[in-house]
Amino acid sequence: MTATDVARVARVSQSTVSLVLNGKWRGRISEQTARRVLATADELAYRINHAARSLRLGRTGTILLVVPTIADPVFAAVHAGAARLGASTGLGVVVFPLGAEDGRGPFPVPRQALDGVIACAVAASAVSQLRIGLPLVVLDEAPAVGTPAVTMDIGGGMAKALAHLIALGHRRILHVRAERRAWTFARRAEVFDHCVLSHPFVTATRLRCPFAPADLRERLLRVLAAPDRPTAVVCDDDAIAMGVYAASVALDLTVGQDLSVIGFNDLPTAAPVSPPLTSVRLPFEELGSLGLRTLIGLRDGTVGESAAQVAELPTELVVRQSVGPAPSARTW
Amino acid sequence: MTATDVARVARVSQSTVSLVLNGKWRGRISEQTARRVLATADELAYRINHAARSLRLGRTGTILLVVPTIADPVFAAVHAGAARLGASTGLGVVVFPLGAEDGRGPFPVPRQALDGVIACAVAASAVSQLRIGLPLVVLDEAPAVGTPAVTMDIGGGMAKALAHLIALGHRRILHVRAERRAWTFARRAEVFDHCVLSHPFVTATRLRCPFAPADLRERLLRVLAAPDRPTAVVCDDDAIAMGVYAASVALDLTVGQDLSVIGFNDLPTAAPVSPPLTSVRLPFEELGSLGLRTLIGLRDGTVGESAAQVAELPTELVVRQSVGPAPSARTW
DNA sequence: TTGTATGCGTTATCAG
DNA sequence: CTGATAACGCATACAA
Repeated sequence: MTATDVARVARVSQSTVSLVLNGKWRGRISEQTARRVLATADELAYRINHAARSLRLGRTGTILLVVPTIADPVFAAVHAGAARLGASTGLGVVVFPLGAEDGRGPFPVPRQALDGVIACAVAASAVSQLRIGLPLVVLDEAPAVGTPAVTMDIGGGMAKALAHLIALGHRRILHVRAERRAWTFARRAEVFDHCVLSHPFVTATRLRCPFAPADLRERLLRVLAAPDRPTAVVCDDDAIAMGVYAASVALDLTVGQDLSVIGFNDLPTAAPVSPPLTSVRLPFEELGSLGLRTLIGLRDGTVGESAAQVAELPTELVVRQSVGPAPSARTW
Repeated sequence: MTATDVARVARVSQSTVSLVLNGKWRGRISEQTARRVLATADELAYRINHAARSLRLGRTGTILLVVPTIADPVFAAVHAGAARLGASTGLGVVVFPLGAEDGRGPFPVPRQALDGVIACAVAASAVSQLRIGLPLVVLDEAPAVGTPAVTMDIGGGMAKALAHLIALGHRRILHVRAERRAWTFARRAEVFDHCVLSHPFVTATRLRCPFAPADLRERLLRVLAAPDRPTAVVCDDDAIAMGVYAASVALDLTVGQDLSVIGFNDLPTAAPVSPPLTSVRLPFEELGSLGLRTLIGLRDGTVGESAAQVAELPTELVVRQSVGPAPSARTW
């Protein structure tokens, strides 16, 4: 069971076992001895004791990724990015969902055997509960002083989306906002409002909707059936955009002609739809990997905690066929 | 930093510090000393070393829940159930998404500092990679010999759904199957086929669809527009049922009258729709908590591993307004 | 009421 | 090439 047991059975010292099992025996242990040790370990079904190893090494090789919820492809992408980088560094990335979407606590966050914590889209109030003496990086949140953070250029994405619509002649624009309280959505709203203000000829409509957009339908139908209905919609999330697609079908509006639709996220896992959705691509995988990279820098002292680095990843408007010129001439 | 440091500063022994910090000092340490220790620990910002504690105690207090993906409310519910029970037992439940939905490996599953592993909806081939000398419980999968498992009565649920439809006069029934390769979906298909065979007067149609049902639309429209179209649909998942709702709108079919729809899962997080969806309720939270309970029993030796206990949770058909009597008289 | 001593299983240093 | 030996930080039995 333990390395000592293996040593006794293989008739070597325990340090020899350690050397062999860690692959550090070349030139120090004879091939024959090494083989005997390996065989014995296998025979006894030896499993390393990670607690002992961590105690000795001073690190555990595990990072905790804290997210609001697990039922969202966004966080799957963030984890994938972090896990990919972690795999090449010998770090495992494990996920803990807070379960409460806007992050009021307290939460039974596991504190065990961690090398660091990455908090993604976790409200500042909950982040404070994650300060448990471990390196901490915050993703996709309003950067707080003293904590390294990685964000995405949400504002720039929204600005590009609106500029695209306005350039195509759209003057009545609807913003369907996620009801979830999070920095990323607040930022979309803020920049939408700001952009609209600087274009006085644009009429803006705002609609709040629960994240699963089924209930949205009625309200959407009402807004889109009006005579001076919006000719374009910006949605906080691609899933919401799917709700708009559904409403368009019901109203017999052709997306891309009668109604232009832009989403947010553009995750590759999104189902292909017709017409293909124009969307602001948010680099969630990079967010995850850069987050982990920052955390590693923090641990190794490459990045000073006091420096409170804040990185911002660029976003991009991916233009597809769900947006077309405004049907303004006919409507006005 | 360490308990020894605290002891030195507080001018007590390290064992006193340990006693006080673990709340085991009543009647052994004077109140005054205890207060001094607490104050010193606070002052020095003492953080326990979990690796050392785990080594000493022989357990870590962390359970790993392995799931195919994190982008699914189903696994959020399973985690919630396990985490709730864990919280009352001092166990933290942490999630690792395999990232490949049908579980081909190998995966960088973190092996560190774990007391046990729960594999939920993980293919048998991948489960074998999780046998790392730790207690293991399998959820929502075909039970393998020698491994305790908890499943849900998927077959019974499907049978009840079909019986309900048949009793209401439906004779042409469509089963929209998830394209994901998993035991739970295979079981639905198996029982659907079996039930249909035992009712020769029922005509069955089968449709496979990707999990995000957008692409499903065309195929659904074709099937539901035919003159001898199905009058009822059973969907492998409530999300798929939403796709059927959308198609119904496009075809001007009223759900619950022209077309009856039954889903699977009935998660409380699902958005309210109109008409409310009849669905086979799958008890995911209980699955998670019973899974953890089984794991704890395994660890404490209450449950023998050789016993290979298999528990099956009951399922229930929740009848709502999306199902009505077959419009057969008019259609035939 | 408090302190001393021990060992958990590992890695790493150093002497043979 | 191999084996003693010393930490790592903690919890606890036992001595004082």
